[in-house]
Amino acid sequence: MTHIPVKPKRDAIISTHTEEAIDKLCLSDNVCFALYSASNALVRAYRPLLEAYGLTFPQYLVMQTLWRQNGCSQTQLSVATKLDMGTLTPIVKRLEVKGLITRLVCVDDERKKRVTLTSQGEDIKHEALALKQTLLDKVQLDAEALDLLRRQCLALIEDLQS
Amino acid sequence: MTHIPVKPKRDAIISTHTEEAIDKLCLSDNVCFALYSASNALVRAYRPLLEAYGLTFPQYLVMQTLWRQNGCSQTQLSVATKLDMGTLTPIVKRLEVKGLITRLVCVDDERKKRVTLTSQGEDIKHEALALKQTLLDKVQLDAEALDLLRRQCLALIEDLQS
DNA sequence: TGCAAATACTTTGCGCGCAAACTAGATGCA
DNA sequence: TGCATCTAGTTTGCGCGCAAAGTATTTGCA
Repeated sequence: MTHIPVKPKRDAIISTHTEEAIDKLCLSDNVCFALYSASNALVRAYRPLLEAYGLTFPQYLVMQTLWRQNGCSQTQLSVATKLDMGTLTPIVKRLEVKGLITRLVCVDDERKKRVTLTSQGEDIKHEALALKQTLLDKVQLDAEALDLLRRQCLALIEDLQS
Repeated sequence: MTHIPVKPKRDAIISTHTEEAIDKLCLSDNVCFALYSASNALVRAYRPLLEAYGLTFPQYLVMQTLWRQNGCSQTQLSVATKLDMGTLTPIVKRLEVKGLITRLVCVDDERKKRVTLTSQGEDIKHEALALKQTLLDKVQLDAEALDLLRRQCLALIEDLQS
């Protein structure tokens, strides 16, 4: 049951894997892994930048949507951010607690919630949007490569959801 | 406090946003959003396929690493999957509960855990690896485009973590 | 008009992803 | 040898991401 090496000399078991072996071990030859990992890296890189505004990355996506079109319904936010309602509801609630938005029941259809920026939510718009460039400045890829990457991702989303 | 429209006719407030407006509303002109959203779509698309093996996508990444190099330490798994230890520990524990791996304290360094496939974990290797192709078959992008996408993601990860 | 079906949103449960704080064992060097 | 430092892994807390089930309102049509 227990693992017993013949010669228990230092690091005999695990560290026989050399640097190259660890490189080979990495899943970097895998598109899915690369994409998944890049997305994690992106959110991680945004974190310290968004911290100044008390936002998480998904919250930032919702704010970006509202900066484009204030007064959306939650369903519209869900479509725009490609996040489902079960994810969106608590995100929007947290933005309300932070005082960046308000949620009012829509008068003409009481099922709908109209999400509106507060003045505080409006105020951070330009500064917060500038963070996108701050982050992209760290990246070596040029505008064209980034645009290709963007379009490939959108194409992939399209293909995967069918 | 409450929102009162002048003429409360049907859908007067929200549905004035037309189809085009919703399209414009979408954040698809944003690389970061596209990447983030593609990663979510990927995990979503994998879910029903992996369900047959009782695996989640991150669990699948760990299994792929072990199929390449059985007997890794958790730190090596962490490097290979680019997931931090706090994320990895519970994932590996769940794989152990499912009976796909075992975790043994390493004899020559009792801080390390040697993660080893069970025969059941070995058994599903080829079938489970074939899922990658099943998923890629849904995608229109050709091998070359996918490889470019992969390399761009890896480059991005590199840039973002500095 | 009445009532089944659709729509908008909420809640619950579970598994990440990660920072931060913690435990325990190994290492290095004074 | 003694002890500070490092390293491997665990735990906690919080915010997603989403399926599934639930609530309330609106719609469509018999």
